[in-house]
Amino acid sequence: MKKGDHLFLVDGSGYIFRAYHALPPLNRKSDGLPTGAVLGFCNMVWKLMQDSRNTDVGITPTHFAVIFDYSSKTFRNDLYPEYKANRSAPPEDLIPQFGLIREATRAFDLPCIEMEGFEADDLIATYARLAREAGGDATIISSDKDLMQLVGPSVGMYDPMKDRQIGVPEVIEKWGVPPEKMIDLQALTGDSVDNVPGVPGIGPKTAAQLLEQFGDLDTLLARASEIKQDKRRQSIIDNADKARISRDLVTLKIDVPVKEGLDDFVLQPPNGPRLIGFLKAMEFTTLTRRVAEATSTEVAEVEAASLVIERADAAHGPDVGFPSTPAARSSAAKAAGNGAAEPAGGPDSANKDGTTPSLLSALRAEAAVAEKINVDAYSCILDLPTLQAWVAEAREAGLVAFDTETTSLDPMQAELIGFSLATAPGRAAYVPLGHKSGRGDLLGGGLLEGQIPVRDALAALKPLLEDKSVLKIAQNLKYDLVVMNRHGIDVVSYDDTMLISYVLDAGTTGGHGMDDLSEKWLGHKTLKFKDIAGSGKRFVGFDQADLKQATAYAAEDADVTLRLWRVLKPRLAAKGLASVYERLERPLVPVLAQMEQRGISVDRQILSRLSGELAQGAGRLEDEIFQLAGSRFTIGSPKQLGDILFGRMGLPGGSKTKTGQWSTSAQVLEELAAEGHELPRKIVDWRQLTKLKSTYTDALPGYIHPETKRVHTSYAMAATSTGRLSSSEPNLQNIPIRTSEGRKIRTAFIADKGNKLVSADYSQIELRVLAHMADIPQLRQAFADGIDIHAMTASEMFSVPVEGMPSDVRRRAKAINFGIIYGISAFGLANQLSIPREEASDYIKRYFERFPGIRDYMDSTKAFARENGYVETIFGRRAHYPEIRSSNPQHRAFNERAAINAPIQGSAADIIRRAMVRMDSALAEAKLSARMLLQVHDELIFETPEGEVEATLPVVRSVMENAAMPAVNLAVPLQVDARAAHNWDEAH
DNA sequence: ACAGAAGCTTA
DNA sequence: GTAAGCTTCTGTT
Repeated sequence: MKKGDHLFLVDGSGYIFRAYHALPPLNRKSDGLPTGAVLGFCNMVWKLMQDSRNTDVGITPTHFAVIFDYSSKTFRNDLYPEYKANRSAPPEDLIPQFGLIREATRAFDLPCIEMEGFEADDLIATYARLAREAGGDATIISSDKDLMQLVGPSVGMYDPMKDRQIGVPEVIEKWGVPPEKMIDLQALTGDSVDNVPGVPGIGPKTAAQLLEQFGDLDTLLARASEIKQDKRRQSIIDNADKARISRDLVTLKIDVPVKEGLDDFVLQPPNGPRLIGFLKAMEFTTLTRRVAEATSTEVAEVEAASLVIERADAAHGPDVGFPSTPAARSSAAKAAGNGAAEPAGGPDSANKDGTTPSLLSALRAEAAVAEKINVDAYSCILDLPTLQAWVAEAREAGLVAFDTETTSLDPMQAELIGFSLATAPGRAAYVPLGHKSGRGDLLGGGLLEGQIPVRDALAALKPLLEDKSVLKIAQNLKYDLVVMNRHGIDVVSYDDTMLISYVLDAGTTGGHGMDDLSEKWLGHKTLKFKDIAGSGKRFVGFDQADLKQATAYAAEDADVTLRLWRVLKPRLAAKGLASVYERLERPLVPVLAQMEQRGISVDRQILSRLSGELAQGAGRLEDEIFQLAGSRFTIGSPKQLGDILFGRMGLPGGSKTKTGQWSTSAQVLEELAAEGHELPRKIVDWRQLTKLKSTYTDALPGYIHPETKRVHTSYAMAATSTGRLSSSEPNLQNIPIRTSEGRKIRTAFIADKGNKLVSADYSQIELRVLAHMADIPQLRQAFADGIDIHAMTASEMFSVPVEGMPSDVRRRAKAINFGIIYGISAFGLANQLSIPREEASDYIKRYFERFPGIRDYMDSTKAFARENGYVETIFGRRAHYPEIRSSNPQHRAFNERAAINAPIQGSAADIIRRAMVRMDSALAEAKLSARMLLQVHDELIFETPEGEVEATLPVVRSVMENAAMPAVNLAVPLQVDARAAHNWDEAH
């Protein structure tokens, strides 16, 4: 082996297990021999060996070997007898495949390497070292984290199932430490699968942070006393020996006395007949044909190889090689019945899109109006003068559809790959900027030649996007706005087809994504992103896409956006919805884009401390739960839990879920706990702790942006039926507050140094909106007087004076008030209050007697919805309920409740939208530098310099309290409570 | 690897 | 009883 040579080392054993679990089971047709993993293996190896067409890895191997584990017993068992002790036996239908895969390796003429006493990983480590020392490179075909310690400048990894390169940056991204520290990291975290102990309470996040702080494991153990957190320090001091043993266990041996040398691994051209003989015997028809073509072999002339199938565990019976479990048999039958070529799927899928013929014909009629779309007619712009000509053309036209292509759905992470423009239907172009050349080094190719330099292209584009006399049209503009903002470009004068569609059609079937809209309005099926850039394991990224295809896809997006705009924009005015779009949607786009870009500071230390506490609490509860249950089980499995509670322990079951399982919901468990059962209480507590840990303390740090060090959520403007926003990745609209434990998570949301967080929230905004809309005198009066609204309701209903009212009476009234907003039903109220349905029914009756205006409002809203198919907020936003006329009483009732709720929830959503749109200019006018960061439906969070807090609070309150005006003069005052503090918990 | 169910968090 | 999003487990591919 010499410089420039490249060794591929396939982790054969690792691949067998992954292929077995990831791929559908497959059985040889003639006798049912399980062969799924074998086929996966053969496909993968064949792909890797095909040098000239090997675009996946981007490198050509000169040397190739497949490495296997020899037996489960290795030198590590002498170090630590429990090593890999809790491994269970492999599945029955996998056993015969071990031998077949070795057989396959030989059929490929590849060295099949294994050695007694050593794991495959040690052999891989040794050969990787030998290749490096010989001046060559090595690529390990595996995704096992145990091998990541080997990654370096001349050693890479490649995950064939996800089609992903793993180099130094990927290791750092995944584990937070460079490859050379992986050993220390694994020594600390341990590995439950392999029974490597590690240090209890230390997970990957903590381990990475400790290694960052102390450098390496030895230093950490020597200076453990300096660790601030009491529990963590103690655990590390107490378990130093375990950490050292773990390190020995995870350290791969790079000096195994191997028998074969690298020269034995030189890759030979495939021996067609031998390989085909094996593939034929396996009955892999497609692969056989492919190999025959590539090696110019005549399939018919090759005889299928005769194979000796290794026996599965003899104790399981004589019919070795056949699937003997019922599940395996049925999948064998399925495979045989369907045939290999025919995809599964029944004839019933024809009806799945829910399209009725009448709707379809209407859509076709529309489509006929639209001109045909030809995706091969677009231009690909590769020089500056042409781009400048397109910019001039857009100026001339006064409008241009615009779209960006990037590397990520998250605009804060996305790198610009190109952009497209359209100036008239069918006239669209794509400007590639960051496409990579297919081939290159391990980490992907270099920049494709012939593209306009990003700086030049953006310099040409910037004046166009910032020109207020040219209308920019985009689909989901907020995304492109964030991307362009990050390149110093500010887009003004724009329309957003997604938002126009949302205003027109919120709640109708079908989403507001471009693919849906194109089909609905243009009758045109767009190219799919995944067909250009791949998806799942075949994802390669848009920057790897072929330029011709990329042009067709990207320019089509701009073309379709422009055509959609021409269809949709006029409809706004026609339906009287222009002001909803112009006041509540369009101006919010840059506001949200800024909030997303600002992000909020989250204190890692606080979260990691909480995470440790939660782990301890959950661990203790787990022990107690197992004690009480009398056995160990997966507490998180409702199925297993139900079996224990209602089966083995014989507790009375409450309700059932729709799949017929006993429900183990918190409500059921609370009831059992109230009857004095110990276990359900502990389950509820355990669930609380593990929920907080997994959803919040463990997940949030992963969202901290590497550069800004802040958390940037993403707001969806067109996701809800009512006009509310939604927040995702991460969802910052469901951060805990109800319990004191959960609340602690809010203390991790903090203001930057010298700043405070301001939280301002509307008090009872939905009830106030209801009081206005339904015009209820008592409610209006109570809000005008600032009286406790739930107490007032209770007083009216139960004739109890507000003074000295029992808390339970108020609680019931509060539940009823909420119920009204949700379109109350006796069933729901009974559930909420745990009272008989008759009693709930009686409450509702009394409520309507005292507040007849509410019943009138509900009835008229239902009637309006049935008549028109939609309901409206006080600002004219529509929410559609096309199924409110359903003949299914349950379904209809559900739609009625939703229709009653939508104007209330939606009006409140509109009000806070109006406040948000006005907020920035109001703050600027008052010369305040407060920055709006978050919205949580009825609350806004700001970050503001400490010195400006007092001046900021009244401005924020005033904007929010007056947000409905002048469009609507509410009959009820809005009240906003605002507070400032260092963290979100104290500010709220 | 992926989808659906169950469960839990918020307003 | 309204509106959302995320995690875990489980069965299927």
